Amino acid sequence: MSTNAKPYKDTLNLPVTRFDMKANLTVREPQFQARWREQDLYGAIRKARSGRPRKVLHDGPPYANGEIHMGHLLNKVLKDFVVRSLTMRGFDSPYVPGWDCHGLPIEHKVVKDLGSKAASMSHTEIRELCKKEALKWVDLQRTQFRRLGIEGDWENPYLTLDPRYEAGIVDVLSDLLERGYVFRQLKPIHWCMTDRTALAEAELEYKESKTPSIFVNFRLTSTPPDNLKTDAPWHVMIWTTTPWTLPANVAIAVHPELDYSGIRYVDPRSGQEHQTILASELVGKVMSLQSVTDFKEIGRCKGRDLENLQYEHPFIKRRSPIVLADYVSVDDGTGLVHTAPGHGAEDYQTGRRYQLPTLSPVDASGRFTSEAPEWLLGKQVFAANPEIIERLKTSGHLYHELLLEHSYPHCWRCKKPIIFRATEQWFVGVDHNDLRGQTLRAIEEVQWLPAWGRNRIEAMVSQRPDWCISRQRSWGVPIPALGCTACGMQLLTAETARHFRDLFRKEGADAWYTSPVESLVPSGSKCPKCGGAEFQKEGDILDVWFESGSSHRGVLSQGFELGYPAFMYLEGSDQHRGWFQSSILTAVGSNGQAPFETVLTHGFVVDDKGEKMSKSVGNTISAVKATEQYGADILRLYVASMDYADDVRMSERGIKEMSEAYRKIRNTFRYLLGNLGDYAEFDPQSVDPASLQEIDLWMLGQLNHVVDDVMAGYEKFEFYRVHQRIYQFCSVELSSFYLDVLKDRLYAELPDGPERRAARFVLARLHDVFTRLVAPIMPHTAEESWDFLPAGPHKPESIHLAEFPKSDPRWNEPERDARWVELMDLRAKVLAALEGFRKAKQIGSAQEAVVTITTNRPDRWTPDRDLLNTICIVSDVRIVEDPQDSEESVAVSKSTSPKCERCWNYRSSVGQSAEHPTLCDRCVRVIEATS
RNA sequence: GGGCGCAUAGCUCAGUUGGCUAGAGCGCACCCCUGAUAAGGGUGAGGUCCGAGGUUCAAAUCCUCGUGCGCCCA
Repeated sequence: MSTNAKPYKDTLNLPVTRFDMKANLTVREPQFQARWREQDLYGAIRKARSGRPRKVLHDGPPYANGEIHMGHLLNKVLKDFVVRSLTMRGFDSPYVPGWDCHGLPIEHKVVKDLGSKAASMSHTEIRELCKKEALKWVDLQRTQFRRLGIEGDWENPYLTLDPRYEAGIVDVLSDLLERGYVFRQLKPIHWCMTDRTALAEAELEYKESKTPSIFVNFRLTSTPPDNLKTDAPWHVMIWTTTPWTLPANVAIAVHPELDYSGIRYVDPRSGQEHQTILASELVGKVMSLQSVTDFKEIGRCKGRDLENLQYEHPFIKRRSPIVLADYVSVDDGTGLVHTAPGHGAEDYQTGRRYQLPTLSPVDASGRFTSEAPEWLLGKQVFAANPEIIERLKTSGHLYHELLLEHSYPHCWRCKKPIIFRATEQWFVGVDHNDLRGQTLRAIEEVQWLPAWGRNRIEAMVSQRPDWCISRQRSWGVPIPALGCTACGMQLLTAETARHFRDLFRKEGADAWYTSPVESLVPSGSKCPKCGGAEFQKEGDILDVWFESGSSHRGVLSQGFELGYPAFMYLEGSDQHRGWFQSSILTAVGSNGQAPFETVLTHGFVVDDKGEKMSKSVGNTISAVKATEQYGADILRLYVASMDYADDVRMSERGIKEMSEAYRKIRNTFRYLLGNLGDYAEFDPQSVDPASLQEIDLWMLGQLNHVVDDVMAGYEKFEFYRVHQRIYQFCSVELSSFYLDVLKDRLYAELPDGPERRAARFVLARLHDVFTRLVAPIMPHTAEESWDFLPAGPHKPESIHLAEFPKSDPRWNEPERDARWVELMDLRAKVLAALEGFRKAKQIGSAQEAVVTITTNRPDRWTPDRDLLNTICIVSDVRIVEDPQDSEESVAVSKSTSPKCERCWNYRSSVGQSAEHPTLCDRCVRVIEATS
């Protein structure tokens, strides 16, 4: 307990820095963000990269509704990693965020809030409210995205409700019209007879409802398969819960792989014999409905054997075919499905495949039109059910009837049951001019990451039906079609569409609703069919997928002029069906080329068990709250830590673990800065590289490997590799090895002596390199660290204007690295031996120990004796030769030398100085040089 | 029900073209230090490579069939 112990401590160079250990991200991050805004960092980056090769990540517009959630966070953070890393690689990589502002959810919300008032309001008034609603969410989401540190042109985003963008949409439509892809065709849609309006899927409420359920025999007019040949006529038995759709029957569907039986049975009511065909599995069940006991199977066939057989409609003079469909099941009914393409979605698909007519003899109020048999004319469809059933009974076609309770869609507004009714819709024809084939070829040219994305979208494009692009709603871009008041013909051509494109660009799409029709019609317009010159505005709007799918026009090639095609689209894997597909279809259709070079997809955010997050399950994590609580850099690091190609697991625990990782990285920065004294009075440029010690050179060599690996990770967009490499290097090579070993030199040597200057040279390089490498992932922390670098001509104002480091070939030395692998192996043995000695309570710190290495190759180790001493942080290392030992063995003993009061090493030189009797010779030398 | 994916320590990830006893970091346990201190260091324990078959001298890796989970359809 000498009294001068304290003063010696004061002679050490202990770390000092203003870089806090406590991150305090929730306070600091908004400060950095405010600063970046103030200095217009985004604009500065654009300026700094202008003229460089351009790589544009084109933002897929999120829907402007609700707070951002973890899915948004994942997507936007990944995009930010891409954009920032491209920028730091030297590319000009502008990022213009966008929002999808039109569509049903917003319109639905507005109309719901209005309640009964909605009915009396005009399109324009409702659209105005929708716009307000959308912009409200755009503002909120923008704030939330910016809080995550996403860099981009937030002051000037693209909005699908922007007149310029709307014009872009109509421009794409014009091109498609010009090339003949757009046509009109009947398609069944959900229809409310009471409100006389179309309904979207989201506007349906499913309720239990009682409907008649009937089994009907249709007479075959074709010859049945060979094993069913008999003299008597054959029937096929169908089942339906919507008798009123029978007038529109144009086919009967069977499953190709199912077994069907030809049955001869005696109807107990009439005593008559019948022959009919139904699914083999259902024969018993169906026969028991009428308590038929006298029946016999004549023969069997597969569904596919029945294809194209003709049958006769029970009450209309019409023959129709049997067709194949995969959705046919034996869950109920007869295994033969009455098919009316005008009255059902599946029926419609089947109808398209077989080119069947789409009949829909029902008007807007649900009454049969003159296309139906005369006895049904003017009757409301549900009211007509009993009459149709009676008719079938009388004619002998009806096998059985019962009432069935099942789930049936109802109108969300009037609560009445809805119907499927075919109406004229606008389509983009996928097979016109081989758009499908063209698109598939364009898909080949695109790089899909991960590679299976190609299979996925190829399968979807090769199977998709024609694209119905019209919607009967208010909140969207109107399809600028004019209806001839004389003949009903719709006028919509490339020329008229371009007229409206220009109008929308000037006045916005609202012009369609606000201007009287006379001022809208291009002068000289004539109906191509009847020559009429009087028109009315049609009311349909475009599918929102068409809108967002046109962003390559409104954002890339026009509007923002980012360049076409984009370098990358990056969205969740659900967008193979959604935006990727709508984008490539509209692009190939309008200009023959894919709008993207690379498509990167990520998985979905799931909980810690790998199950999807849902509010009802209660396993969600709020992205907004998590950011408020932990800070953006921690969540960003979390995103970086996982392979996004698969689903991404997120949990509260995971975020906490990531906070630990963050602190490790942060502390590494802090320690580097601490020993650099925040660069006060130290300029790494002034250090002579010849003064570097071996371990310093080795460290710089290791750092080169890190730079190379991290850059490879960024170039392949594999950010988890970036994270793993940086984090593990911080923990292993740096914190637990190099920085630990360096302590003696940093603390005890002369403040500005060559030993310490050499070490600080390496620390400065580490600081500079690491700050740059982590900048795309932790932009706030990187900026905070960057601020400590002294200003100079080569230091940009912000790390985000800087470029990535390059590995420095001066420090590469493969033979040295190989030798170091051996050294580190031996060190591991020493540490294990020390731990044994420590557990035996012989020593505390390693400095108390002397290590004896017994080896049969002293020539190998003797020259590295001092180095081993240093890297093991012991007091002494002795090398002893033993030719018998094939492997090095390590023995540990307690040092017999006294402890230096200043540097805590155990040295025989302690006590040699009369003036400083408690110090080792090195510390005496340092003290004397500084006093 | 169909299409496309994924599955290796508690967590996040490595594991060329099949080839020693399946690795790393974190976490955990125990220990040390108290001059990075709401820090730092050390040692150690953790695996039915989702399951079952198959191919092969040899399978985490290739094939088949399952199971679980996700996305997209129906």
